[in-house]
Amino acid sequence: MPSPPRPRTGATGDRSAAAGSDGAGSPAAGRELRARGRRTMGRLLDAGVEVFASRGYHAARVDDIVKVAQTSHGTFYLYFANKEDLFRALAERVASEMRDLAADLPPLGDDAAGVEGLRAWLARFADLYARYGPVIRAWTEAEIGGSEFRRLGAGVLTDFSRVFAQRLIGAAPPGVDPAVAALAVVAMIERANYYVLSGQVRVTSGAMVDTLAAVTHAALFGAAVPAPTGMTNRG
Amino acid sequence: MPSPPRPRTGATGDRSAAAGSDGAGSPAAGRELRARGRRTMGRLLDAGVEVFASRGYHAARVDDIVKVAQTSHGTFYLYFANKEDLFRALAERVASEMRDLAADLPPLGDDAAGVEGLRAWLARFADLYARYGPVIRAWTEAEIGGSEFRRLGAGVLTDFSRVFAQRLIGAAPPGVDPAVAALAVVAMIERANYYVLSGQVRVTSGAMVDTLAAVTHAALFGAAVPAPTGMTNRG
Amino acid sequence: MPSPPRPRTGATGDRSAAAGSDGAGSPAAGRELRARGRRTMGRLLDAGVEVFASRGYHAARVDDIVKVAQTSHGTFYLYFANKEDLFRALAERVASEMRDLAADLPPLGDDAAGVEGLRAWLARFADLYARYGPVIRAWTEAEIGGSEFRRLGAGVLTDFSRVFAQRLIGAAPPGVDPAVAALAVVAMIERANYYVLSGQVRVTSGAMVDTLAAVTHAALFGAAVPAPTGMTNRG
Amino acid sequence: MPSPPRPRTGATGDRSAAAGSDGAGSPAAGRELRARGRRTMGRLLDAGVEVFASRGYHAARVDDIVKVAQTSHGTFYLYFANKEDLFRALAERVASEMRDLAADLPPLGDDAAGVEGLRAWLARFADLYARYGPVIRAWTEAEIGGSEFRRLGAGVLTDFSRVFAQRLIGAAPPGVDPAVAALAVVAMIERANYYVLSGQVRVTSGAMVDTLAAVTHAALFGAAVPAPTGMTNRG
DNA sequence: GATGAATGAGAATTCATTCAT
DNA sequence: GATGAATGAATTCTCATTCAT
Repeated sequence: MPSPPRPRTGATGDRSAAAGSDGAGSPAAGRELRARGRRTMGRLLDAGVEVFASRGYHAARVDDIVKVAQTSHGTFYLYFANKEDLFRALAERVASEMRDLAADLPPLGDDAAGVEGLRAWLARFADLYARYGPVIRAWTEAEIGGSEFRRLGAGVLTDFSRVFAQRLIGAAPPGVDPAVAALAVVAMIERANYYVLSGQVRVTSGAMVDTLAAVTHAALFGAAVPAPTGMTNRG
Repeated sequence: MPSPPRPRTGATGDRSAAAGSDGAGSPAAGRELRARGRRTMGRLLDAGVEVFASRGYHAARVDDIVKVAQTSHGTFYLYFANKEDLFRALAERVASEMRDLAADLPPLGDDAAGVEGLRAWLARFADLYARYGPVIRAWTEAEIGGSEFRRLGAGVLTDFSRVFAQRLIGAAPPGVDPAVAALAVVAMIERANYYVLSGQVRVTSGAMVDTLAAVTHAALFGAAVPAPTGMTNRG
Repeated sequence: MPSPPRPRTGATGDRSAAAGSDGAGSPAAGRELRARGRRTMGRLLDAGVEVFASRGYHAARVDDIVKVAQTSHGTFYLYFANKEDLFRALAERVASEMRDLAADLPPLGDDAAGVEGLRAWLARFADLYARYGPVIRAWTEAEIGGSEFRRLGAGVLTDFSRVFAQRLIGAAPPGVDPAVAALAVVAMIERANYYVLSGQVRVTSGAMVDTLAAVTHAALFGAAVPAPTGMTNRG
Repeated sequence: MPSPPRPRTGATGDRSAAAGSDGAGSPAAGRELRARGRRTMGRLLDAGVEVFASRGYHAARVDDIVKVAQTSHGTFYLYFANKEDLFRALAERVASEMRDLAADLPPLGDDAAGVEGLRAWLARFADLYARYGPVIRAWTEAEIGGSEFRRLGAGVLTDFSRVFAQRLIGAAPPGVDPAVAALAVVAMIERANYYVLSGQVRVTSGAMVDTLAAVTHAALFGAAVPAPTGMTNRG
């Protein structure tokens, strides 16, 4: 009878499944959840993603979340201490998946296989971003002021930077700090996905993934490798 | 190279000009402002930058702004219809300066002069970002939902992308759309500056500028050019 | 003949029916109200009548209404979008009752029965006015500017005028438009009741009813009929 | 060098002249006004009539009045202590003219000359109402609560009622109190003019005057007298 | 487990009135 | 005499959170 405190399900892949599993709300943390309770909590988490997406973190009202989740106001507080608590549950899940993804960055050799591996990895990143983008964006908002989310976000950022920095060691030209260059690459990947997702630019996710692979590779090895035939614009 | 004058001063310096011409708030739009009025309005705009910086757009209360500007609640509404109106005034000013900067992107030849020109330009970008970063960050927040700021932001983004795309034509490897690659580069530049400014990473602005120049150049011309001696880490 | 039940009771009596069907306030419009909710809403409506009576529409603060209804500020907005919304609910109820009353105007033959029928009807009008006078008075205030209430008020006025005009056809002397004469009669009835209710004049409601019956009859048939013995001054 | 305290110009007839003369605002009461000052004050009074007309008493802001009068906020308080003070000045002027008019009510014999005299008098009433209607309407609003205007209004009402009651003595049928009947007649005259002026009904002022004359005469003498040829619908 | 109702602190906004020039 | 600017008390309205059923 495991009472799961802060599960960290890991890279689940499927949202509905992930959300369905209990993402740890404070009030619910101690309690054991039956099937019905888990479903309600899942609905609330999913609703959170949706509402944070459309209104942003601060503008999101508990009322909105509750309406989307088709449940009552009171029920919300049965599972989460407040809006921040729900956000934390989401953020931790995202952070966890992000770190898992970071750990999976392939070797990135200076050959076609390397490019392809990078591209595949970027595609996974794009998927993750598409799924949790709203949370990630809200992150930036929530970060302001409060330090808890800031730390969590900085941790994820550091993880990504570190793995890229490792690939850059030796490859980066003299005078360029691999750590800083890695940071720049991560910045590019994150923000480019944001541009695509926010609909501010008219580019498909596939085209952006291909381009990010090419540019990142160029940044790493000093020479752009053309995308293999048939890979362009799958998005 | 002088380190960028910090927000307050910078904003104040521009303001008298800006407020006199474009960025006036709605209620003040119709009226002629005397010296005293212009000063008050300027204080409010500066206070806006400061408060948006520390609390973000949504969390910022008119009361905070008023306190920082050392004026009364009622006075605020003498110059701006509401918080959004003040933000609009700021955003328009930033957008305008951003576009001016975009128009100034140098030719970027594949030589030391090209890299140096790019680096100088990126330094200017970093300065601008340091001055108006809060507004730019808040932009992302304010964008959610409302379409007005979204359009303004998209316009600036498009301007930047366009100038970079022009430099990429011919240089970009086959299979990479210059427009998309330019977008990726802009994403990198913007977000990297954000990382630095938000204090999430321990990197100086100078180091980041140098790195961005190197990486961007590599992305453009397929080969990383080492940073000239003595240029690293000025920030 | 029983003296008219006084405002609070009357309004309360009607309310449960009214609130359940037509006059619901906007925010509550979509929701199903349980017993408790209906009671609270009723208290707010009654409080509205009372406060509009003592302070008039514009001077009435939501705070006053809430205090009288013995509920909280937030609760008010659970049931009504704002003061106007509550007023609308009341105005619609009044308009509806007014129109019902208009439809009930008896034939008014040129005999004692006719006068008596008219007097009874005027007594009902006076009762209605006593109960909802505050709302009716506020109506005039609220009318200014906004067209919604104006239309509602004009509709009621038209209804009353029409029924009186019908009674006047044939009876009105040549050269007098029955429609206009009817309007004059309605004006008299309305305003006279207002004078009585507002306490500006020292006349009982009963005396005014008798007089209005006599004068109206004279206007209709060209000859005043004396009030039957014992009918005068029941006020 | 007469410093005119509370002039009471009497039945001036022409608004611009009336408003131009100093209607006595508290702060200005003690001071002597030069030509310029009198003009400014006049503009403020006229603006008051206009604004009270369009927004009603309570909703009228000093700001509106000042804008219409094309003067500044500060100037207003040079002439009037506050909005109420300006309203008092207007109300007193209206009350004064009203009482003058009441005193002029002709004998009203039961013949053609009587009807014609009544009609002429009603036409004057209509003119007065057209000119000061806004003030009279606002009166009702302002009356609520405060007793000062109430008393003033009641006084005017009493004056009108008294003169009509005098004409009714002897004419009124047994069982009808002349004082009450007079009140009813006054109510009719006042409210009918309001209906016409507020635009709630599509009747010309002239038609209403004719009708009021006929109905009032019928109420007085128990028989409707046809309107003389050619008199109908002058408005 | 769930929910409708209630609450009240907090934020936005308005506007009469005062003041310095 | 006139005016632009400033002020802050008064009000409206929102929304996170608690409670009784």
